Amino acid sequence: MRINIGNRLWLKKVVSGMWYDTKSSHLLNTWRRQCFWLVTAQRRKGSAGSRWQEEKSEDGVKWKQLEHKGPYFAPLYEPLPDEVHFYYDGKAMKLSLATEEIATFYGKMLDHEYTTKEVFQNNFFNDWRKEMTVEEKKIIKHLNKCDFTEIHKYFVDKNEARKALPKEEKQKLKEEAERLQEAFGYCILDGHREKIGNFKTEPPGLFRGRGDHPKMGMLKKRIMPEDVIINCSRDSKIPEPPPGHKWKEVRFDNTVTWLASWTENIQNSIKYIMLNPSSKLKLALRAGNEKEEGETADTVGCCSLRVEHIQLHRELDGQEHIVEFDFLGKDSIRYYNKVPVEKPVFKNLQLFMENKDPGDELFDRLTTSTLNKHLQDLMDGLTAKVFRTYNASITLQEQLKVLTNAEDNVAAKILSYNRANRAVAILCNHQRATPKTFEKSMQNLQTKIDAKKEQLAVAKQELKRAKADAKVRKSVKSKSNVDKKKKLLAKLEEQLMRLCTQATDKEENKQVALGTSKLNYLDPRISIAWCKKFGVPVEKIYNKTQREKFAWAIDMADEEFEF
DNA sequence: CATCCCGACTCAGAAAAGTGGAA
DNA sequence: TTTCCACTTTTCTGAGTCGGGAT
Repeated sequence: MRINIGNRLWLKKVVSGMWYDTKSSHLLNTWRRQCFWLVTAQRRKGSAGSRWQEEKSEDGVKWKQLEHKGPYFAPLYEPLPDEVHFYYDGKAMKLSLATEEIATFYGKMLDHEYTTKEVFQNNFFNDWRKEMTVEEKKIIKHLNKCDFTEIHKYFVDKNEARKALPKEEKQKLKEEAERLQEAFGYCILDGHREKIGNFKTEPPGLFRGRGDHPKMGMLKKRIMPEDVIINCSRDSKIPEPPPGHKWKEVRFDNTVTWLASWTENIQNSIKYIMLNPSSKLKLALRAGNEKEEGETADTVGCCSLRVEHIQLHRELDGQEHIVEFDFLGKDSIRYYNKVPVEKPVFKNLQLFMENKDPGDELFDRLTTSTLNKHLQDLMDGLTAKVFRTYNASITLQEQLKVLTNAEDNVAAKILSYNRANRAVAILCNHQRATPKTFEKSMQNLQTKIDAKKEQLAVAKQELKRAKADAKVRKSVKSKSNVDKKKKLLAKLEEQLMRLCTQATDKEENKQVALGTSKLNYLDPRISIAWCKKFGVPVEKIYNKTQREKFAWAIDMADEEFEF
């Protein structure tokens, strides 16, 4: 589990002094009050300005009509051509179809780091052997005697061949994909045609857990129609299973939003076919009713944090009461931070750590449900997650206020925006690996900057000369020449400035992922209001997908919007 | 009650696919 | 021009949250 509450301490570093005093608790409350969040935002057609309006959703009913074609199934396995061999112990060996298919899963991944990991290898080999014929099982006993290199090469070549295809062929493939999208990628929801987010079943393969996942390499089985539950409305055209097959079940549950589901064999969890986030159903943000404002100052910490994850320093680098966090959060992203805390917090932490082993839970009396229950006592609808969202949005707004300079040009304003966004990403610990091409592209940019500087120097010289010339000759032509040179100089300066801004942005963004917070945490109305206020085109900060998802906000937010 | 387990849904970075600008 | 490649966008599916019901 990830630290939510812990993050609030972190905040102090990003925006000093703004976190959790009475003022911000008031803000939080106000926010919840004013946010009559659009439950099922609906566009009223034909009305002036086409506004988004709230629609009551009684007792969890999500739709009245739902019609679709069911999932599109992954293509069947195509056997390897005869000249591609698998070798065991140096000898070519023809595998049964099922065994071969699984062998290709491994072969395809040969150049991936996964296949060097022991856990991955063992899990794969175990599961593979389960699918082998009796004869195969007798022969294939050790993974290190298996040679998948021809299989690997076959797929690498195939990939390259596909890339090298002539234009017309590629176009054909593209059209085919579009046909699929048309046929299976949409559904009818309450009379509207809506895009489906994932209309294909997940193809079989080897499970790729993140971090040190104990199940990495296990066989992810092929999903069959017999595994799939269909959900649609009773009176709709019920999707046809592929010929010769049956659905596991067809149900008509309008209290859920999924169109189809199946249980995946690795973790035994349920997978869903659901709508694209741009669809109206997904716009539903938490419906928030106001309540008393409360105090949560003492509830610091994440429920499953263990003693070994923190270190207490009475004093460190001239600061008092430092908590050093070091643990892996969601997606095995490391969270490392040194946070100054108030003395009572520090004392309590000491208390919680007394007489415990490193592996013991730090907050052994705390679970997510008791924490959330407690939070709900303080304010209706308040959960740890709400903190995260609230934190992110209020930080963005605050940072935008601090960083934006109305006199700046658009490029500089965007840098300010990105910096504010960055503060949020850091707050939420949205990290990324430094891109592989980072150094190189940084260098490229630097080269460009240097070139531009040179051009600028030349332009300055020329302007000087032109001025001198104009002084002597005083002709109309020489005067217009001066103007021309001036314009050029200004243009170059502008360009240089933009490049430098870009470089700064890039450098600062080296290890920070902005997308997640932008898409999932930040109230888009803040960004849109900012754009309107400072004359920055919305497209500069939101790409197409994002604009689709936030269509409702673009429609309603004005520059006065305050979170 | 508390605790566990599961269903539904959001969030997340990697990888694939697409794009546009420089060589 | 066309090709190439770096960068952007989309897709994919694993990893969380949270509430509710069974134990």
